Amino acid sequence: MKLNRQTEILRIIKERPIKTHDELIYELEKAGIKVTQATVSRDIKELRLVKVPSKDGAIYVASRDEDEQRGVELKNSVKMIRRAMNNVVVRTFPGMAGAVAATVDNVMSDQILGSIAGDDTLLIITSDEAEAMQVEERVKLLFDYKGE
Amino acid sequence: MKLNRQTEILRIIKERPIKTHDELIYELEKAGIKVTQATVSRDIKELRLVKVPSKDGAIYVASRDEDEQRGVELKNSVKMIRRAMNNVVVRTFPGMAGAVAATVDNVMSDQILGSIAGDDTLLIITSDEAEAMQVEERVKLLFDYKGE
DNA sequence: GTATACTATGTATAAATATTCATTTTGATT
DNA sequence: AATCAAAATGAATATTTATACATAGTATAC
Repeated sequence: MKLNRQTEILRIIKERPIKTHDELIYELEKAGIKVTQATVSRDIKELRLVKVPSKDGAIYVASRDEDEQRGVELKNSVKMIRRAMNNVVVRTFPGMAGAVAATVDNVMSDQILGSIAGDDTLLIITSDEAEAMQVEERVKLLFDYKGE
Repeated sequence: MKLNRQTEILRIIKERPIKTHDELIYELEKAGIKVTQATVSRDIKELRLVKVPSKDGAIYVASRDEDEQRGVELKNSVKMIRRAMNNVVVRTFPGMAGAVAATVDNVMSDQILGSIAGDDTLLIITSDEAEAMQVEERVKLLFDYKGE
């Protein structure tokens, strides 16, 4: 499944320096996902990953895409992310829930039914448990969540 | 000579969407600079340009430095920037004031006494009017503010 | 159910980019 | 100026990435 794979790709490039599609294919395979270079190429395009050059080799990183960037900027606002049934609950530092909610709505509109933000708590509602798990994963990645 | 050429490359990619080395070679030639693809490849590496993919084609852009990057990324969150006495007021789209405040705090901590963010409004307090004017300018630049 | 469209994927290949190696240019030192 | 070292560059090539085309899967409408 595409979404799983792309989520995995985001995780991988965060974990270790990936220089080529082939390296990514190899890492995906270790995670039990087997695809060809063509598919990885398409995934990279869709995820808008960029290859940042440096003295020794270039590596793929998530593009400082507006929305992604917002997430990274807000990472210090997020305290905790948890899931229950089809819900994902995000606890933030006081006053930041609204900004986090705006970002989540924007980035994951396709996967969520809606979200409600208070002052320091954000509730995200998805269609089912599977979806919620995915969203939880994405939110964690987006906000660079280290907990658990 | 290398410096001229690389400066020209930065100018070119800012002016128009460059998708390939060959396109860049062509533009450089129009500017009276003749080089091969190998050299352009090396220049791109040294300048740390990145190729950002999208639905139709990928283009080269300068990977900007961290702080600038932050501001530019949040530019779409900022609606209005104004000043009164020693205060600068920034109006944002709903929920984004906190994120903008975090960036301003981070980048201009030396010039501001403090900032208070609501949901869509950010108040920046400086020591005096002169300082506020400076900060207003910096904020406008940082968030690529086009108004007024 | 079947037909129709749309999406995802693999294979093969084209296109684009990076690098090796040889050569030239540039700069510093004497 | 002559010499040496380092940097820059081009030509050829290797490597990497993107895509055209064919096929399979998935959903939707009838």
